[in-house]
Amino acid sequence: MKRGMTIGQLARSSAVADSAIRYYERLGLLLPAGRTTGNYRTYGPEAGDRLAFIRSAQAAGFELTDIKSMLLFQDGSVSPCTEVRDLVSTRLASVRGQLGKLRHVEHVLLKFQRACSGRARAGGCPVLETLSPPTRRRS
Amino acid sequence: MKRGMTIGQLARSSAVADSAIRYYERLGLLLPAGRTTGNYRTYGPEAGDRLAFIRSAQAAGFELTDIKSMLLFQDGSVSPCTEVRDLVSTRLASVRGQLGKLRHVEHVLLKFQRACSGRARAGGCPVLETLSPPTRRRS
DNA sequence: CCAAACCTTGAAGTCAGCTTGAGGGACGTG
DNA sequence: CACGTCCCTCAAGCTGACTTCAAGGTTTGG
Repeated sequence: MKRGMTIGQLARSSAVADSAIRYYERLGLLLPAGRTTGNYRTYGPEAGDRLAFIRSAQAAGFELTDIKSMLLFQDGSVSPCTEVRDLVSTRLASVRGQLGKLRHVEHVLLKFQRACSGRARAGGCPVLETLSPPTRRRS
Repeated sequence: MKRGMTIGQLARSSAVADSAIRYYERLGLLLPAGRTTGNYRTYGPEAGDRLAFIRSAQAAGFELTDIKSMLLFQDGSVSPCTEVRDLVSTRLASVRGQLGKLRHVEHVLLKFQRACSGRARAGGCPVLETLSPPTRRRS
């Protein structure tokens, strides 16, 4: 007993595509799975946990390389908090950079929406006008 | 007179790589440039405006395909405000989706940072623990 | 016993927005 | 004329996270 899941069962139970699971294994995020006599991968329930970890970490904005490092730390049962802390602050900085840009973008788009709404406009589209650089004075 | 710029001059004056300019031309965002007898592209100042438009629109979160549409509208001197408005709201929705995700990510990372800071921890790294799913009870 | 459903591998394709490379003309200066 | 710098085209490569494909082998239900 304790036969373990096939990759398809794991895929369904964890909502991670089987192709993605094999991909993670290739990348080294998952340890090589056990095999049946027919060369099928078998997984115990901890495999689901690992996938959950990966998905959480992705949801936290980490890239797979970062996640791999974290999993290695975890596996090694050493806890190099310093390294993880570095990963966290690097990621936080990058996320904040993106947030800043996106917030700006949101404002710009809102302006467009306001400019564009209301009565049908006589002249050109205000959005296009806003995006165009100020008209050069022909010298 | 009015010789026009080479692609290198345009690249420098607009801070857009020459390879990117050629790429935009291939994609149809820039009309085919004029050519010298030696087959060099020549650009008038309006080319810089167009590049500025592209960069602004990119900064507003639009993809090159959207930008191409807008430029076509502009070129056609028709102003299909409706279409542009659709582009704007689609883009706004997508930007807001990304913003929501990123804000969540920021919070998560901040929690990590707080959990990780302070005194050296005895046990495992709190970040790794947070990312791990709750320990399964072995049944 | 056979077909359907599942699994295996490795290689290649996808998306966006470019960049880089190879192999070659064109232009300006000494 | 030679040299260096600029330009040309076309094709391929890059990043990240996967998916898809081809060509099989395995397992399960009837």
